[in-house]
Amino acid sequence: MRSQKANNFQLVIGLFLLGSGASKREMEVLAHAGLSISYTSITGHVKGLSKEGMARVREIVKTSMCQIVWDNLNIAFRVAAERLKAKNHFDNGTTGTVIPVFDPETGGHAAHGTLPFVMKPLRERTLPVLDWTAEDTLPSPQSAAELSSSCFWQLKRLALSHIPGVPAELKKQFEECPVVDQIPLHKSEQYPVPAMKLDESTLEGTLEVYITILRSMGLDDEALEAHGLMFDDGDLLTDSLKEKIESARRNSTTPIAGMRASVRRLGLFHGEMAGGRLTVNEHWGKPNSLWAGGLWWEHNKLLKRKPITAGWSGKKATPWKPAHELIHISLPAHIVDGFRIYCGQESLEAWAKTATMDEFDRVARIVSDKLFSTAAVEELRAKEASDRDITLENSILYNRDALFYIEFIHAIKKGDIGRVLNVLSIWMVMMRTPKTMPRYADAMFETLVRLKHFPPKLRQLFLANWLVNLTGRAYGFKPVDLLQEHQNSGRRSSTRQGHKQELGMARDDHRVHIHPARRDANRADCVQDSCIR
DNA sequence: ATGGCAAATTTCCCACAGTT
DNA sequence: AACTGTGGGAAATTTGCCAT
Repeated sequence: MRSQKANNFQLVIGLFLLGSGASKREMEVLAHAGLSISYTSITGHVKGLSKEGMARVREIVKTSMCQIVWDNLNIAFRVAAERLKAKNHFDNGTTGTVIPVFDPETGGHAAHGTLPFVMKPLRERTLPVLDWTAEDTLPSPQSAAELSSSCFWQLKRLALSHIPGVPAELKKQFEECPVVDQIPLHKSEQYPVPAMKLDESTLEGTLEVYITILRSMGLDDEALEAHGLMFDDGDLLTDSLKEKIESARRNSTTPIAGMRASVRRLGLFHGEMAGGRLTVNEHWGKPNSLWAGGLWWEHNKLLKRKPITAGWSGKKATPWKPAHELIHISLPAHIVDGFRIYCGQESLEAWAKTATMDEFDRVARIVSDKLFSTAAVEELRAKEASDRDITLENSILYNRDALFYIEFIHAIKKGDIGRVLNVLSIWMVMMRTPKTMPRYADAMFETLVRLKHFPPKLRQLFLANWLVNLTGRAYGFKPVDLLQEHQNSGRRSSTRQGHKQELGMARDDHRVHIHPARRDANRADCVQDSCIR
């Protein structure tokens, strides 16, 4: 009844089992029941798929332009009873992804050789030379105007979706955010490269990773030169390591070893995290301070969340995820309250039920001017010291800054890279603050200045491929470096004992890690056994 | 009915952490 | 102290399909 050949269904189940960390014996039981193919076949298929994927990459890179991204992957292996040869340890490796470059002009892949090496100026000095003028140190008037109008739109968007009683009709009338530089909707392809047991966190490691990825793409020096420039995203550390290699090997004549093809690009997910930390740290406030910060640390307590340490003086970096959520919860509340104050009626809900779009716009403008603008703060600060309301000033500054963050996140999802740039250019100034931020300020400044001097085609492709869209749906864009992080979390969760081989990592010992879910399942097995007996 | 072939499955081993 | 279970991989065996 069961067929060894017509086993598509069983194959899918088998791949699912492997992906969700089922144990070998579980897979075998299901294989015997006819629900899955055997364990050996599953691993065989995975290898086959991986081979197929790499073969496809090698094909594509011959005709299309590709970009690469890689990220460090650490998996913790825990041992309950440590022995001489069995310790708790981390396995450090690096995973990477190849992505064909999207060309907005054609709507398809950018052709191989579109960006010849000559488009990237030769490195002539040890230190990077940036051709900048005073006007590069501030956002341009146009950029500032665009940012203001986007932020005003965000304010209205949040108000519409959070104020109780807003009629559905009014929500429908609300138009999309003004477009600055939208990446056309498209579906990005991605091809993972085999995991490397290499640590990318050193100069040597970065170079090794780079060379390994290019080799697995089937590129040698000649082929790379024919391919032309290649974007590679990374965090600040990776970026600075690549920059150092470019400097140290500036006289190298071989494209791969001299990193001639590399066009460094600061990963926007890392920019997002820096921006979130910037906002929360700056407005966190101090417990028992005379003046509360705009983002009261008490908000976190109010929400009954796990206490976090934030603020510039913290020993550890502010955890990004809770910070991100906190802004998304707290800012809409500030906005709703702003409308409550300025709607001119006793009940905000009653006002909202009858408000027209014009009326809504009118109040939004007042809220924005009074509670979300630098001008409002300056007006308050001009008062006599005794009349000043520092708490209100702090709240307004928080409102303004948090809106930048919301705008950044929204622009990324939308795929409007022009709006992303506008936030970057204001953050470039704002991040000139304590701790690790000045390095982000520098990186953003460098990126913006480099972009300005790129040849038009290089600039266009750089921007249009800074974000990817795996689903091809509206609001489905995400930063390239986030894609890589997501890949890693997938690998981490499907990692089991012995599975290090699949990550391409050396198998130095057996039996080191049990997936938490597995442990529970095993326990459940035991209970069942004793019941049968 | 048979052989050839490839795919799928089964069997076996490793060797020690983990459990009772 | 006795016993169990672990994933990968090689080798052996079985199964399924096709052509003759």
